[in-house]
Amino acid sequence: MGQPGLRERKKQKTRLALVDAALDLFAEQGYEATTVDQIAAAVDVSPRTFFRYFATKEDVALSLPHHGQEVMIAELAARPAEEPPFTALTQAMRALVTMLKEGDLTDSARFLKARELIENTPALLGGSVRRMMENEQRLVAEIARREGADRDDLLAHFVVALSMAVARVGFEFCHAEGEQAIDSLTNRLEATLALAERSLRPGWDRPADPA
Amino acid sequence: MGQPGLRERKKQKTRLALVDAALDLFAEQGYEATTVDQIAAAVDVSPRTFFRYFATKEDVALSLPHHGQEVMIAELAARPAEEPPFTALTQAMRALVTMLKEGDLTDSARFLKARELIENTPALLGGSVRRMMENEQRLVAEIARREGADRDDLLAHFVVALSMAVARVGFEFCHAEGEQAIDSLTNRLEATLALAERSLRPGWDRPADPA
DNA sequence: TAATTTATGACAGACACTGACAAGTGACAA
DNA sequence: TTGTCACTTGTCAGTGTCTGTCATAAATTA
Repeated sequence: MGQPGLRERKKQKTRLALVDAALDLFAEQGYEATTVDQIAAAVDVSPRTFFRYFATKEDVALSLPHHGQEVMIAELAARPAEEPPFTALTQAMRALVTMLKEGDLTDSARFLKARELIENTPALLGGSVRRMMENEQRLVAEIARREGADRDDLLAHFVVALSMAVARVGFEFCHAEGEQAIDSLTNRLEATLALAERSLRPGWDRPADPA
Repeated sequence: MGQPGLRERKKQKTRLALVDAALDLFAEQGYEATTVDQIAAAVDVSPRTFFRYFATKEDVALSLPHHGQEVMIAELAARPAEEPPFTALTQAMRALVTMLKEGDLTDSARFLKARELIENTPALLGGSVRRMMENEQRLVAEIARREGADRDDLLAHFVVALSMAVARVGFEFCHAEGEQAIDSLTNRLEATLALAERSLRPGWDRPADPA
């Protein structure tokens, strides 16, 4: 339970170094303009090794937000079963920003840096949303399970798709630096959640009562 | 105002031939497994020429749905100004399927073929969604203009994001052949729209009355 | 028919990504 | 400590996407 071993530590170090170098280079010269050769050179590693850590150049840019989504899925699974679907999903979103707030400041800075980059790079935005949609399938499955519904239940699809829409708008980049950036993100997310709450009928995320 | 000229006609013909050949090959061997060399060879054209018609291999697969989105944007601009935003957006969606229903049967068949392909190919799904998001910016701008709001108005973003969520669920591929496919698509879209209507509070897509 | 656009093909090259093999490095037991 | 084993890395060769460039052929216009 102590150290993960030298080999493992080295790997984590290289991985993080690659992410940092990539994010820096992307910010400097843009995503498309930087080659993986450059990233590898910055970390003093062969290009081949880069692809042993990340399947694609896109992956290194999306790695942090992708981790965020994993957190959200785990969080959803931990929500109490009686909680309505939409509530459970929004609570999972909140858990993500809470984690950012409580975690290391450099970690959250990296996360926000990646988010800004993604938003300003069409190619990355596409990849990012594609991953969201892959996760969407998992979320739908989880919601359907919780509600005892079918995997292709229209309501489950709708609830999740709507939640993802909220997440997309709520996590859009806010121009602010340092700690304020996270507060700014929190504010925007809460404002969006409030807007959603105000727009939706109570109980909309559960099957209509045929009374 | 008569013929568009021989040169232009030839170009349209080549373009359509490329789309058809590509869609066929993709369906046969999968998207990634087919090379642009193969597509070019099938139309008896140099690979370089392929890239004069389509910027990327992805583009040839996305070309039809992309055209559909252009139609939707044009349709939105034509909606009456007093119509609430969400209504205008959903009407624009309906206009798209109406166009498919009334148009040439081979055209709609091609469209549905492309949609099925995209849904079953993660890489294409990513590209497809990226384009949707680019269009989303245009839709937000149009909605904001109609409502006399700011381009970064939260409500405008929310309305459009939510509409796109509905569109995504509503346009998901339905397994049916020939004319039934379009009816099946219509049914699913209408069911999703009804679900949305049922879930949202009346007047949600306009600023709250501070009464 | 001659002059001017415009589409195309042929070629070379950059870059993302992959498979295969050899060499270096940490893990672990004798 | 040493030797073996597993794992990580670098090198090299190759495929496929996509781009710039230039010469040729075809269509348009005069």
